[in-house]
Amino acid sequence: MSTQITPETPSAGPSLRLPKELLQNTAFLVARLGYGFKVRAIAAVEEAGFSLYDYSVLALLGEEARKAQATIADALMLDRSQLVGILDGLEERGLVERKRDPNDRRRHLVSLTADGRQQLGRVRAIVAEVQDELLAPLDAKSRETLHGLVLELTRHHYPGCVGGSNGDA
Amino acid sequence: MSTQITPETPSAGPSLRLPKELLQNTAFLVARLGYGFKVRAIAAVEEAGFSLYDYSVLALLGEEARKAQATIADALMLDRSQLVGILDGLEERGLVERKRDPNDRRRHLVSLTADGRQQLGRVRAIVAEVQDELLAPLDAKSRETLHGLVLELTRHHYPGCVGGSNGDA
DNA sequence: CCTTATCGTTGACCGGATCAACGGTATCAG
DNA sequence: CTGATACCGTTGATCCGGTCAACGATAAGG
Repeated sequence: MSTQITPETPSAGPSLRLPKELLQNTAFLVARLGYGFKVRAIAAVEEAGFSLYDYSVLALLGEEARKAQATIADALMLDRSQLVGILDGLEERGLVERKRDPNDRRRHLVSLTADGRQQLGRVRAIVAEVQDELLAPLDAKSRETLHGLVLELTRHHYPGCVGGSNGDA
Repeated sequence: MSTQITPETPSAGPSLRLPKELLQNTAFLVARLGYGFKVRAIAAVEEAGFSLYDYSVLALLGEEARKAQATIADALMLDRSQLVGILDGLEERGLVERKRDPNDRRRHLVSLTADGRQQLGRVRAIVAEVQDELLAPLDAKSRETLHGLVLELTRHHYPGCVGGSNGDA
């Protein structure tokens, strides 16, 4: 409703030309595509009643069962105070559980509930669909190439985020 | 006493694993890389006294001499009210000129000054350098491949933004 | 002439991100 | 054991940028 930035606005005038200077800039194109994807993903996921933060938290917990909030916040580059609200929402809906760590009673160990895991599946599917939409004009081979290149860049700029071994799809 | 407070330096790698689910998502990686690039570009450009908006406006005017503000705002996907402040800043520094359109006295025709064109060169170099930094781990061949793929995606999702011919570097 | 629409501009509004401060807890020195 | 210090999650205040509504000036059309 509020976001009219959607690129699917009908038959936009061809006078929207950007400077060639920017279109020749790979990084700019990457940023723009990434932003467009984010906008679409937000819209799609929100339609199912979630935020992208919700999704990333669920996805993180989907792999490593119990994590302290500080760990989650760090991994997702969130402020700890932000995470509180996100977890509150998820907990109220019964998708995650907060339990005090018996070893360190300051910590809250967060984990997925059964329902949470199921919902994760739903959101996962939505996000996958949006991704597919983004990559629509590319065939399987090209997609693999793109993923490889992008992964290499990620490895270089965010070492440690991606395991040294494969990240292949 | 020990200052072990760990700020998340965007350049230095936080060794915090993200969900594989996200790392396998090409679109997510693209978004993340794009965001990282944006952050770096903002920092680098700001150091020279500009914002990314400044740069994009200058770049746009660098190609098509005189444009009305509404046209600029549309091309850059900005709110017209936002553009006002940006142009105010540029005009105060003598980098752009606002002149009333004699054909339609509601419009302001914006154009680069000589100084503005020169400054554009400076900022251009800075942005190019940041881009090079982003693409550092890729050789020339891979960069070309990446650019081609990304350009294809852009063509598909933002038709009209890029001219029909090949925008190869 | 009067009405309606567009342009650039201003100012108010809103949401999200950032930061400081708090109670509760762990750790360590003495 | 006691006290000092640091960390955890939480709350609330603050700040900032983008969005939106309203305005004067101008244009176009009946």
